[in-house]
Amino acid sequence: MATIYEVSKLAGVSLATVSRVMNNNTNVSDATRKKVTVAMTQLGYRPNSIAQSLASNCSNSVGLLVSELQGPFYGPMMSGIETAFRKQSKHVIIAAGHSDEEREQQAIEFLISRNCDGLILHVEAISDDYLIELSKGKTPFVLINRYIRELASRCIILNNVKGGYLATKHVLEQGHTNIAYISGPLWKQDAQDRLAGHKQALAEHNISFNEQLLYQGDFMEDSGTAGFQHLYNGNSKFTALICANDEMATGAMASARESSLILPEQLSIMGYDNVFFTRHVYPPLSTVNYPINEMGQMAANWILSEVYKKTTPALQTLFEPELVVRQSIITNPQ
Amino acid sequence: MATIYEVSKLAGVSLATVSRVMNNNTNVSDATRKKVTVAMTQLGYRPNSIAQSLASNCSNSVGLLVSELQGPFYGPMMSGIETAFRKQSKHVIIAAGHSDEEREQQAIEFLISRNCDGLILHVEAISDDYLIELSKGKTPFVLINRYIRELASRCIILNNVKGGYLATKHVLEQGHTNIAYISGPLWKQDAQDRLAGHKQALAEHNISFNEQLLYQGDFMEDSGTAGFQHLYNGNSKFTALICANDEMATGAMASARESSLILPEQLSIMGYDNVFFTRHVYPPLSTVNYPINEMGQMAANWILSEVYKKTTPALQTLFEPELVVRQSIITNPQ
DNA sequence: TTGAAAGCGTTACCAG
DNA sequence: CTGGTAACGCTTTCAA
Repeated sequence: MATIYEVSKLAGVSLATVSRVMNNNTNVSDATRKKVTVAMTQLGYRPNSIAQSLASNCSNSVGLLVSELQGPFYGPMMSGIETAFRKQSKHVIIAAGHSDEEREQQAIEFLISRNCDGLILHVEAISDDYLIELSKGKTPFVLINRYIRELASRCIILNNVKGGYLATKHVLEQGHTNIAYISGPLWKQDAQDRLAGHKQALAEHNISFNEQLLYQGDFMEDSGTAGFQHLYNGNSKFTALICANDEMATGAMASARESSLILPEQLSIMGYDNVFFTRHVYPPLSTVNYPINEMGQMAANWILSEVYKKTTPALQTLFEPELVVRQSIITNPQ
Repeated sequence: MATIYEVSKLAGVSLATVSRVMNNNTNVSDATRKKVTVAMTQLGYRPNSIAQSLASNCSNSVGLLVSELQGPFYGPMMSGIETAFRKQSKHVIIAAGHSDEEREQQAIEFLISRNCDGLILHVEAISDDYLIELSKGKTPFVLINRYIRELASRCIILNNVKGGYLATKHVLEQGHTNIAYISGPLWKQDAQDRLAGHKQALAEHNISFNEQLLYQGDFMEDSGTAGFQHLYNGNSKFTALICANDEMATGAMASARESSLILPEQLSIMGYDNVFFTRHVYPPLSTVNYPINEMGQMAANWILSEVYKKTTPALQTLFEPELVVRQSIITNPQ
């Protein structure tokens, strides 16, 4: 592999000059620039990015921490991020935190030890305090789907209260009055917010919230099936079930079907996230769109702007959910 | 950030010695090793991985190129790979090739320019010749789901002929004799192989292959719906439809339902890949399992073994598919 | 506009 | 077992 030294020799200029043309430094005469580029192509020169990093103290790499590499939610997010960065020749190093505090912490340290210039974090288990502490360190980061007041400007979030509200409002408008709800784990802000939106819509329609119709899940499919069973065997009847995400809705659907319910005729079900497979389940699931791909891109832009000082489209921190109506909700026959 | 130099000063030893204890070089007395480790923790020393890379000519990073970051197929693959590497403190840089020749090539060059020690490639559009040429370069790589004779030992593949055979055999055993088939793009080896397996099973049951019942898709959902329409409007009737992957099967199901067919009663459908959402579609899709997570891990092991000279479980290059029976196939009433 | 030279933080070779 | 020192390939002052 040719080095900058060989290029400089062939071109008959100094190392510094070669470096200058590489970095598009304007202070190079056209003549010498030409000599250098010719020498570069002649030697098939490729800069060694490791050496560049060491000398410039900039690794051009950004760390991306997600809960799972698999799963329908993270795919579009990673995709938005990778696309945005590759255009700028930054590379992304990925790690998975598996919603576990210790593993999330390890992953962050791993990424930092790899000299990432910035981090994009989708973390769930790690504490606010840890992140606030981390923000005092030298590696900048953005948070996706997590709001911490002290770090507000770097929190890219969805208006989950509104999303919860939209979902329930839609169900109410179809005439349902007995509505069950499977929430996410309520120590998580997003789960709380979605539930809050639910209650708000209920209140607006003068329907009192029935604790009996609430089940706390964990955003995973199995808790959807467990939740349905629990609610179905309870004392309060319901004609519609709202789940705080699509995975749980899927689990609930499977479970409902096992209990011989006909969907959607005997039970309307609503999801949240608009994960790609929701149009494939049967009946196609009505849900709330979470523009995670765009939010991923925004996170990338944040890094591009704050860390690399690139000009990007205006940064936006709060995103709005949208109702997606498909066929899993029917109007209540009363 | 403390450097190795400060550690050496505090410990009262030379740089070389500090380096030795970091790299677990045995030639260090317990006493000095102790002094050094104490100094390290005292300073909160963290080695600079960039400098290590430059000096050792090893970046400890491996490049991973997939077609899409999203989509149900690649998630489990990436997951298997990331897990295997992080255990060994190697990091993975991801890139997406989008099944496009130029973008795949760019991605490979990008990864190489990032000094990856090795590459894991899931490429579709790039030519055999390019890869053979690439194999002469200095960056080692493994291929997933692609077989090139000249590169056989680094091709991690599924026995697709057998998978195709298994799928069709199952359908035949349920008494179907008029079986339609939506293939992948036939310039791809895996699509060819799956179809070959299909034909083989047919032959074994003395059923002649009917060209009228074949539609060439492109492995994407829409071609499943297009394929179903085409076949359904054709002259040959069929009671079962086999698709060369799950996405197309899903598209076909939706389309069949739009044509008012009742599934699975009026049409049995079979998929391929056993992508995670297949159990969520309705009726739950019978399919063929593609152990992509394990194959990803194996690719990681290949790199670990060949590039980093680690000892790993025995390398395996050919994986076997398995039939997954769910409820989308019924026995043919005849 | 250009060149010389001092880093960047390690590793690895060669002596001792 | 330990220390000295030359790389590794580039960026970035500082002078000219």
